[in-house]
Amino acid sequence: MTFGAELQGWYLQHKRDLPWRETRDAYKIWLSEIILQQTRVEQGLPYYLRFVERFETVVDFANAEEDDILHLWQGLGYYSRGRNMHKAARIVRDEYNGIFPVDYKTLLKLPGIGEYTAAAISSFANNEAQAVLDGNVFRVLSRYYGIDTAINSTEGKKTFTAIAQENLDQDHPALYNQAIMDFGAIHCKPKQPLCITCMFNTSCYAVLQGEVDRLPVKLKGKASKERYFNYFIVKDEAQILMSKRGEGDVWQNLYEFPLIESDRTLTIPEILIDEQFVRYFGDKAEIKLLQKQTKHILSHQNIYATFFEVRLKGGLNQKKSNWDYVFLKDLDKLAKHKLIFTFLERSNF
DNA sequence: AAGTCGGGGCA
DNA sequence: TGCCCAGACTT
Repeated sequence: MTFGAELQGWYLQHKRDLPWRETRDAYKIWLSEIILQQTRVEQGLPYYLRFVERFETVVDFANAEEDDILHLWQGLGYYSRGRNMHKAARIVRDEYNGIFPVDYKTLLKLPGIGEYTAAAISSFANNEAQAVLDGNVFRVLSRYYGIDTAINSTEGKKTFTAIAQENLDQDHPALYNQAIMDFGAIHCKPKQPLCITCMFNTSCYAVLQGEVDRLPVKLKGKASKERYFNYFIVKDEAQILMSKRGEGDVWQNLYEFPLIESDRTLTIPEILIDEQFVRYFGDKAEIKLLQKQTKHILSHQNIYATFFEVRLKGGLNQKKSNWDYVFLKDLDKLAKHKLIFTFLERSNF
């Protein structure tokens, strides 16, 4: 049996039942694929169900506001996916007559759709012969063929793309793609892969050479940065001051409290004479610690966040353009990042 | 070619 | 802790 035939045989016996496998609607497949980028199936599944429930078609999706999309996306991370989906949906609505494209080349032009996602949608929705190459496929091919070129290097991507495409079952692209990904996720796992019961354990290079734990090879990235966020809760009657984050940093377009970033932990006396603090709140404001410093870990930065309540003496000294007073009862409607909504859950707002 | 963008699960 | 997850985009 060929490599692809073995995989498909395994898949028919072991495949997971997932809702986006029940449809050939390119819109729903697109939803699932974007949600699942760098995201485990168990984590993305509830989001997928909420999105298809809320937006039945890509035109419904396009007619929503970006804030609505980000609000539904809240907590899933990598929020540019949500922003790009909104742009892509409007392109499909306005330039493709609301018909979601299914061919690889057209899909690749849409924002948020790269080579993997274009291959996934075009094969699943239209059986186009494009091989997917995601983390699972990298791992399976790397181990089976014993390729130790780094999977996150330019050369590695080129090499693995070629091998993936050579192995694709041209007659059953959708089935083959699903099979190799599920095999990587369930059987040829990163840690403790099931080599003992694997149908490839007499042909897999990594098993034969005892290199399963060494493959695939990946280049290490840069070390994480340390950042210190001082958040300020400013209430006025039934309202609270909120700020929308801008471009060029994490959590773009999400809401949070007014923030002063520092390069180290600040004490309350230090904050009270901080230049930015005085500019925002004046030199007579008082502050009280609401939540002591907590560590929030992102892929490439560690954020140490502290929350303070501010008592203004006579209104805001300076109001930034991205600041707005929001009624507490409307706070749920804003799209917020994890640091903020966890704080809100813990406190009594 | 390297850096940036989240959040969670697991050993 | 470090690594990984149905990657894409920017610099």
